[in-house]
Amino acid sequence: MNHSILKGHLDGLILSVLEVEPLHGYAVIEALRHRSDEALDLPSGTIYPALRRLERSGRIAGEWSVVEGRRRRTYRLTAAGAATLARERSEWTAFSAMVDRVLAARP
Amino acid sequence: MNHSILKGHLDGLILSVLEVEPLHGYAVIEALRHRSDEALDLPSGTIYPALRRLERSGRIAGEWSVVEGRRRRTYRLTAAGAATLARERSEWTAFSAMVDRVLAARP
DNA sequence: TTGCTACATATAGCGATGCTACATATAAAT
DNA sequence: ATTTATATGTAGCATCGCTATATGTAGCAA
Repeated sequence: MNHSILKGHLDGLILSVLEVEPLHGYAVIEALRHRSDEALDLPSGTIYPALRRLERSGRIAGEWSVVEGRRRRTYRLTAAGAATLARERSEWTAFSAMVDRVLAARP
Repeated sequence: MNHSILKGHLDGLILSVLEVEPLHGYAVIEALRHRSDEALDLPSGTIYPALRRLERSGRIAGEWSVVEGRRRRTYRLTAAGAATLARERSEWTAFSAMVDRVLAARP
C-alpha cells in the first residue's frame, strides 16, 4: 500500500522550494502542499529527517530562531545545494522522459 | 552515489514490457535497455527478485522451458497485472506532473 | 584443451529512505 | 479546560534496488 513513489525524489523537491526563499520545516511542508495543488502532504517524520540529512551533507544550512514564542529552524540553500538541485533537475528530466517512453509502448 | 531514482517505479516498467509479449528475465533486461535507448541496464540482482515479487503477488505468471539447452522462466501479464499497470500509469502521470510543477518554480 | 563471451537464473546481505507512531512544547481560539 | 494550529524530533519498521557472488549451458577462438 505504501508505494512511496517519492523515494529518491524528495531531496530535489525540498531543495526546489528552498531555492525560492529560506523556510523552516513546517513551512516547507506547507510550500510543498501548495505547490503540488495539495497532492503532497508530508508527515513530520518524513520532512524533518530529510532536512537534517540535507543539512549534514551541506546542501542546506539551518539556523534557530524564535518567532511568536515558538522556536523554528530556518534553512537556506547553499552553493552545494544549488549545484545538487541543478543536477537533480536534469536527472529528473532524463528519468521522466525514459519512464514516459517505456510506459507509452502498447501491445 | 546510489541514487536509485528508480525505486517504486520498476514494477510499472516491467509490467509495461510484459504487456507487449511474454518474456523471460534476461529478455526483460534487454527489452528495457532497448526501450529506454540504452538508459536502463538493470543488473540481474535487480530484475530476478523483482520478477519473483511480481509473480508472488499475482501480477505475472511464470513458466519454465528449455531453449537451446538453457532453461528459462517466461512470464506473462495476468489480469491483475494489467489492472496494476493501468493504475501505475495513471499514478505516474499524476506524480510526474506534480514533480514537474514543483521543480519548475524558480526564485 | 583452455579460455572467453553471451545466455540464463539466483540469493545473501547492504544501504538508503519514506513513513508510522509517538513525544514534546507554545499560542490562540472556543 | 479543551481543542486546534504551529513547530520539531526520534525510534523503529518495511521496502527495494543494487553489489557481489555463485552456478550452469552453448559457441567460438587460440
